[in-house]
Amino acid sequence: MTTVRTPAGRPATEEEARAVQDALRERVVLDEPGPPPGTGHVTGVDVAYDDERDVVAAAAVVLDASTLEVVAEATAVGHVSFPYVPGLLAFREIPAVLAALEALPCPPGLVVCDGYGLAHPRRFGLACHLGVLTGLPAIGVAKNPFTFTHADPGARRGSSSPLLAGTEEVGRALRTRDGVKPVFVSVGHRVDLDTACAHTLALTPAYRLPETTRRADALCRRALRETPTGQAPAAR
DNA sequence: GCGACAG
DNA sequence: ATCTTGTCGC
Repeated sequence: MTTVRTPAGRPATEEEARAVQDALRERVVLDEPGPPPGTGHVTGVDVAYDDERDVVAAAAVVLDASTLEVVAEATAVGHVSFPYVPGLLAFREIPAVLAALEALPCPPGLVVCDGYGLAHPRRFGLACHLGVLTGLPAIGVAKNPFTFTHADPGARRGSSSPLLAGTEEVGRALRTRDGVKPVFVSVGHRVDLDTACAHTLALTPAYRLPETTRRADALCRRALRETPTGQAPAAR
């Protein structure tokens, strides 16, 4: 019989992945307020895929939190390590994201993820997972409400309403532009919900989505385009 | 059992 | 996520 080795912490099945989430969930820190908005570094991370070529490209873009100017950026290219399964997104994104973060020449500060943190079936979404693995403060800002419910926030930028899992507030639907669909903010690690929303507003002076995710999205797409077929080491 | 479902 | 042109508007 053959023994297939999987890198440490890399589950091979959905069942294993859920078990990993249940174990790591206990390491999430929720009693810290988090870094004050407008200070230090804020880093956006995102991933782009080409399942046909089995290539995944991640990007990490560090911004100065007060000016939103780009301070540093890094990318990592690898192979798709897990299929997309609702609730298990982190296993598909994290290997490449970790590699990109490690390639940065400076501390990331607060990490802003494109997805959820506590707003997750087992309260352990991408932002929690990344936060626990790196020890960095992290939040999730998603474009869709996933399976959660929410009342429509007021029409003005800054309005919000609870994102609910039954009666439990797992995040917030936050309006970042007047009259535009809200984004869905949730806590990842070492940041409280009010601070997470304040950061999200500080990062959206002009568009619905945070500058961090906009920059990271553009960068990982470019990295994917510029990766020749048959060349994708890193992010193992 | 069936459908929904972050990216 | 990704497949995809033009088009309306500031």
